Amino acid sequence: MPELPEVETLANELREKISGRVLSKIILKEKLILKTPREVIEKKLPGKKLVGIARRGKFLRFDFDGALAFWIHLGMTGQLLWLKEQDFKNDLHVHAILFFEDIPEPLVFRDIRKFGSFCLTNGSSSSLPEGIRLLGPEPSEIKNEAFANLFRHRKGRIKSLLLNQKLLAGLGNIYADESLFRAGIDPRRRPYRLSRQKLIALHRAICDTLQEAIRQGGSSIDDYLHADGSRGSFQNFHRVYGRAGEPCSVCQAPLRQIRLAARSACFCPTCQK
DNA sequence: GAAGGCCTGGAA
DNA sequence: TTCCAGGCCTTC
Repeated sequence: MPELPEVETLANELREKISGRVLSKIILKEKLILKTPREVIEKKLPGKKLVGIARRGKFLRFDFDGALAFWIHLGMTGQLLWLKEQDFKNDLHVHAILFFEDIPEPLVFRDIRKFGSFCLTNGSSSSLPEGIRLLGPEPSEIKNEAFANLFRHRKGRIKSLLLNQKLLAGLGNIYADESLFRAGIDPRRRPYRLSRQKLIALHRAICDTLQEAIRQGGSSIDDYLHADGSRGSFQNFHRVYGRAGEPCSVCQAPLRQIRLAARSACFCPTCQK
């Protein structure tokens, strides 16, 4: 499940390897989800120089010459891997192949569940699809006060709100659960009833968790891999996510799993109030 | 704001 | 055989 730290890791690695290279060829298979017509992408991208790679929320953005931005969302199971032809030619889950000049192996987009998508935009913000244009702020780029204000009057469950990309960009199930644990907040709490102090503590916890996860190269649970095929290691440091029934690392009480808005939520009933 | 749908592989 | 995982979107 690529969330902010996983996409950030990928962006950093890819930038180092292919920034400044020319995209020589792109193959888009039939089942790939495209938010821009296939012909447009095939006509505009080849021959363009990649001038940079960035992350916005859970989106990866390839910036090309001529103010073209190529957006990749990995969905749940999307992967970007450097692979040799013989290693993917019979792979049914490969949906796109990108070739760069002077790079021997192509960059392959693999996605088992097909929740990932591609999109090509020009420089204007009006060309952005809503899913990108309406993204909330990056957690590390807002101040405590602004963060608290985002949630202050909200009546929904804090966990569900943290997953809302329009409010705050980049968190998914893993990092929402982990951050709430660190902040000592029960995922079912309603933010308008939380103190300002508590909201600020949550902001701190989110920033710390994300930063540590990036340092560990993200979490590799089911599908996430770095572009060279190696695994992240933050899964070894999860304190609640995927650990229902295990003892809490702080108080030894068994961790609980509940469902919140059709999503699982793991937490410690003793430490999180 | 809640719930269901898309999708597939793996577990129950 | 059914259910669950969860990115995001649509519908109620």
